[in-house]
Amino acid sequence: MDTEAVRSFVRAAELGQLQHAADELGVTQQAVSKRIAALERELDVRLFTRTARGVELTLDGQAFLPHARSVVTGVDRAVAAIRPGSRALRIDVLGLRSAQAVVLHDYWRSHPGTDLDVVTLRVNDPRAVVAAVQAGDIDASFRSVTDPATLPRDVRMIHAFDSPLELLVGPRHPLASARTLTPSQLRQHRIWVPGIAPGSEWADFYDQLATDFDLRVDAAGPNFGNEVLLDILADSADVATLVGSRDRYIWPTNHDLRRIPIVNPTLAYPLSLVLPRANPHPGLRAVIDHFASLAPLPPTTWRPSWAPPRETTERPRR
Amino acid sequence: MDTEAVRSFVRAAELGQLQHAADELGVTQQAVSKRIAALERELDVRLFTRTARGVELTLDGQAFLPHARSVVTGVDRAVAAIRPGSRALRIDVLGLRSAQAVVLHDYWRSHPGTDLDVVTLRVNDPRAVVAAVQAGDIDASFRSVTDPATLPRDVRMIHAFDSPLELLVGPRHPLASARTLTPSQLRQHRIWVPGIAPGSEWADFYDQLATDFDLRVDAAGPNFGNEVLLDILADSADVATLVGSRDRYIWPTNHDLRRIPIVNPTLAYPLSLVLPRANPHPGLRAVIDHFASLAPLPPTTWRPSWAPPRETTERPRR
DNA sequence: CGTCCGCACAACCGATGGTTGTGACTCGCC
DNA sequence: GGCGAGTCACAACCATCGGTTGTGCGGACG
Repeated sequence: MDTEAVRSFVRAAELGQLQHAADELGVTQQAVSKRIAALERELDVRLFTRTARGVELTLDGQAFLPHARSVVTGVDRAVAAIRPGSRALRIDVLGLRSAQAVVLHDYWRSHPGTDLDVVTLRVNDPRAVVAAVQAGDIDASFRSVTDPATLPRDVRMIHAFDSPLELLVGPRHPLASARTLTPSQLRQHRIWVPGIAPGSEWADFYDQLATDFDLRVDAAGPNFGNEVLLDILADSADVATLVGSRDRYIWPTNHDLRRIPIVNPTLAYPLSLVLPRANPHPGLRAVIDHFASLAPLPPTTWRPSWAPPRETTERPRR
Repeated sequence: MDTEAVRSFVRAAELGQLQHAADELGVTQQAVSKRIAALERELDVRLFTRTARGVELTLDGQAFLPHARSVVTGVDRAVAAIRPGSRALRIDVLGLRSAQAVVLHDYWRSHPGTDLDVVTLRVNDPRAVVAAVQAGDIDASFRSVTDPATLPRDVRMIHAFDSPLELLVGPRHPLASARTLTPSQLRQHRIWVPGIAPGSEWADFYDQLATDFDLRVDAAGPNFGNEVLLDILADSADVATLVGSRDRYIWPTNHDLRRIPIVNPTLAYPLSLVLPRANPHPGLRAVIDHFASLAPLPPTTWRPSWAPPRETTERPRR
């Protein structure tokens, strides 16, 4: 099916005349006629009844029209998503089920019509991420750069929002039935967070966490994928892991796992946003504002030493 | 843009190999390669990075993919909407802003994924509507047939739901500030309902209404369109009209018009559904069930004499 | 280092989709 | 009633497209 034919159909249906649609689309009336005829042949129905002063939708045509519109707008959105120059807002996240992506999805649902694309850079090197922001391949990234001194002058990093941690355990774990937990209650339990690259910001985060609260955080070992991790958690009576409260790596139905909030103090992983200093994408402003509207964490919340300062000045005072 | 190319892109992205996508789509690997290349040429971006063991999405490809999926599903839905034989549920309504269409829209929103098409037969003769139902052009129609004896044996008419009436007035009308009204309060006021064909069920409805409550209902005169009616109402200090509470012929912003519910008794127009007696469309059952779930009207509600009996037996007893 | 595997290019060819020119038809007006 | 002005459809023509088969290139892997 040719999307130009669909577009012609939509315009012809709206204008009631092939001629007018043809003028608008910059082709001859005959071309539109053939496009419609081709559509009708492909679909094996008549879409229009031809009259002496134009065309009128048949019942099939009426049924087809809204779907045709959705196809046309879908195509337009698709093109807008990648058109160099003025394209949709494109933000890099670590994974499509991460808290970052979940919050972006929330934003998108509360702002219908926003052309927002969430992508995942297939690189681990923070410098490559910065380069992608610099080059304009992406408009912003949630990857953190631990040493702000390494940032080029034309790229900046700001605090996005804090992601509070929860303990994720299987039903046989001794803490499985707790409603909330304090960090000190985790002391004697093994916490396994696989797939953390040594030297990364996450490794440092868990290092500080283990030191400050005297925890046994085992961040070594390869990551065999979430499925394997979840399987192990579900069966184990002594292994637990930490996840962001907004992460959606698991479904409620899987494995009978429990999420237990951690409080007094809340433990938060500070998520940052890397974006170009000059001419950021115009849609980015609203996304950052959306972060500010998320439920704030308690003032006692623990954060790692390198947590960027949160912006308190720009909060709207309604 | 060729939708088959888009489909190929989606499958190739999902499978990671052009070869597999080609096998699935029943074409050669080269054809898929050319389709993708054509897409890339048309969009002027690279969608895939070619590797030795397949293809991998570029950032642009990642951004494009969800939109491409939506185009493909849109095309599939469009085709399903009109495929002869097993096509989407198609229901005829009087107007796309009528209570009928509004309720169908509600149903559709609460049942995502339903292939439901709302169309408007361009005829006034009820016999033509019945013929369309008989022929299978539409699966059901909200048009009423006043004399059930004229219905062919293989078509039946059932009660759909009752549409309670509201008074629609401009700001200068003496009743404009009432929160609710009883029919007796309307007695001295002129009620104008233009565009009612003599002899139609609507004419009879307003006749009975005027008789039973001693009202001045002026159903004569041509209908110059809703815009004209609304303009007149907005300016007039003595003309009002009646609308269904679910009708959406007006926006809240237009003209500063007020909708005033009528109670003690509530006045209801009974909407019926004409459908084939044998083998109705399978999706119709759920729609009819949805009608039953609408908020019921008070038992004192007034209805015209020909109101079909409401089904009370089939209500689920949960 | 050779083999395998996957994608791209070339050559070919029928189908497609655009154009211009023309015909059939309806409506409205003289 | 006939004629003009409007519509859409059909015919002829032609460039391009989109499919095929055959082949080449290059990375991954044993």
